Amino acid sequence: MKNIDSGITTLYQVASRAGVSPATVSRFLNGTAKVSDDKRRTIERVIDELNYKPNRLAQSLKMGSTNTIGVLTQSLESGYFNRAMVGIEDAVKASGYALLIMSGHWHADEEAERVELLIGRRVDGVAILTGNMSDKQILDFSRRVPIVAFGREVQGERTQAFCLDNYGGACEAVEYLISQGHRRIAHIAGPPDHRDARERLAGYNDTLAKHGIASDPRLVVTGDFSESSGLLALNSLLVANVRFSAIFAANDLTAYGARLALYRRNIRVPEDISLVGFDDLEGSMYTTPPLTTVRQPLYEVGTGIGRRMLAMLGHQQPAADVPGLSLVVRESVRLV
Amino acid sequence: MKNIDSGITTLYQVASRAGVSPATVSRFLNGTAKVSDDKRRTIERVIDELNYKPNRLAQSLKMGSTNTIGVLTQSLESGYFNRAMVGIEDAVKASGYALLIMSGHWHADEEAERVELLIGRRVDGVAILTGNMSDKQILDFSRRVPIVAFGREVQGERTQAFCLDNYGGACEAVEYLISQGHRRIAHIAGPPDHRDARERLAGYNDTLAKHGIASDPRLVVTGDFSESSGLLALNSLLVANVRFSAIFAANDLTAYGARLALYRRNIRVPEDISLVGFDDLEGSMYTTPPLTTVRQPLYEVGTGIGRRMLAMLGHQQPAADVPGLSLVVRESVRLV
DNA sequence: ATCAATTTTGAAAACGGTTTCATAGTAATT
DNA sequence: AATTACTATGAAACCGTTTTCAAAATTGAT
Repeated sequence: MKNIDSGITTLYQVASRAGVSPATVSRFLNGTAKVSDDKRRTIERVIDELNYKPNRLAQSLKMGSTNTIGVLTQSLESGYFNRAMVGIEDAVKASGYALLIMSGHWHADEEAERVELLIGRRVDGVAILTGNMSDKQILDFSRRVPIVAFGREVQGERTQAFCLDNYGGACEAVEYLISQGHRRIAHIAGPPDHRDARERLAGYNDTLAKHGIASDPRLVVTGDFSESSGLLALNSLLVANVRFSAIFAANDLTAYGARLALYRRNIRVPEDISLVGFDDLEGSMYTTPPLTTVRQPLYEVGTGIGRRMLAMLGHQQPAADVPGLSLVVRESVRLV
Repeated sequence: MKNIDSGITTLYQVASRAGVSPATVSRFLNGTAKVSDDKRRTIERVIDELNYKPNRLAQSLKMGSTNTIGVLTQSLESGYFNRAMVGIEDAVKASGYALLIMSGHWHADEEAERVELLIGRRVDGVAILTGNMSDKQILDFSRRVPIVAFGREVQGERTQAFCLDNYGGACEAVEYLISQGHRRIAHIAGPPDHRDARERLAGYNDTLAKHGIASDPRLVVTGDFSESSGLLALNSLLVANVRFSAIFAANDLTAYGARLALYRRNIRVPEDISLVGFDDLEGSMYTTPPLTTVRQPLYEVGTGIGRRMLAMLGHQQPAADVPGLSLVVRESVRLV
């Protein structure tokens, strides 16, 4: 005998109480076939009485799809990634997908392990937000599950990826600084093993060169994208006693740290030193002064990821174009 | 015929290739019974060859538990909630649980809908981070799934909840301000329908009263916990032309907004006006000046939630005590 | 050797749904 | 009225595991 009373109502219980077969109830629920009016009514009533809710697990097992998209982020706490996350969620919610989120903490092994877990839970697709896994690993995974990755360049049969133009964004930032009359521009770089960081550094260097400004190696000091590293970096810059009138920070967090270092020494922004960041985090509108920075359209990145994923999963989808980076001018840069 | 080739390897395939029954393979995998050495070896080999990974869905269906904890947060973007989230994750990860996160956006109906979805996906438990659902709704849900809630007071057979002492925290903040010589203290309150906001307001009022400071209704203006509302609130305070030397903001975000409003008018912090916040978000250490604020031990709240949940799910767990609120003194308050 | 006690193993049922396939019932056609 | 063409329904198989139950194999004791 199947499915006697077990606390939670099952389709069988509904069926037997309504005096029909499970098949009929299933058909009614999914609209896969017409069921006669009287039966339909009793079924509806019984479902209501018993407060029946289908077991998604059983459905998934049978149908071979969980209506879940796995997301590999790097940190649950990152305002950067989480903005993209809500984009993803908004994009896929209407299609009934839920997100299973795991974080890899920028560690290739951990990332692979998490993706393995996601696949073990039979997610229908995996969204990867940057990270340190190798392209090969991603391609390997993509034989088991469709993947869309952001901040990566890998392409494959079941792998889509796209990046934003970090190089161009950095160029734009430095261009702007130069247009405001700055010539001695420091750069607090991100971790050298980070693709985006390298591109931003390259943009910085090339733009200086383009304007015939000799690059001074003492002006670039490398951080790790964190506030504290920005603070440290700026301190070392300051004690080195090398002149500069502006700072281009590899990201907003670093800029915040730099800002504090300046505050500590009573150096005003932008009157004494100009500052531009990268990312345009939520908070950057409310720093003092509000931070001029390169905006990453993270929400749109998220919806872009979501839409590409839906398309891969066979849903009709409008094209998923993601806008580019753009400088948002606020008040942390001064015209010299 | 069952489970012929379908891309992903199943237990049956392993079994038949190893020349044993599925039962034996299962027993080997779970260690539920001894299997002879030679069979064990072939099974191991075949599993390796076929790169077999058990289907968690099937396991869950059979075992009646998904090893997943549903989390109802209010916003995927909130630094506040997400700090707790990593606490939860850290606490339950070792026991093999994953988190299924959904957000309710402070809307009771949406929250209920999300919890319904979580239950539909048969999560083993649901963690609720504050929100606007009624206690009754929570208790109703708890008949279907164990619940632990933060920022709520509901208790029940399968419902645990705990709060932090927002009232006490607010008292401490205002006490401190008074101890520094401030008498005219403004308060930017949170939304009146928000429990925490009300408690903080009460703490503010009572502490003033306790020190014989007449409360001036013009000094409290209500916001909604957002930066922009802090900015607005302070502007209205400023145009009202009422004197005050310090501001107690209902949360850090509001304080950031207030800070910017002051900056706009060239009012210095803390020289001209002192400012204290509530929450101690990540960023508060890097505002200018670094913000004096009431620290919420959100990470520990998260581990507390996680541990309580594990305990409810029958895991041996160390006691899950969560530390209280504490004032962290930084540089945004001046001794007058 | 024989028999009892113990291990190791496999067949089959179950978890809660969906779907194929066959059948009973109805409606349409001649 | 008899034959044909649909429609609505149910029985049973299946998704990929775990587990019960009983049989088979092994071990130990006599």
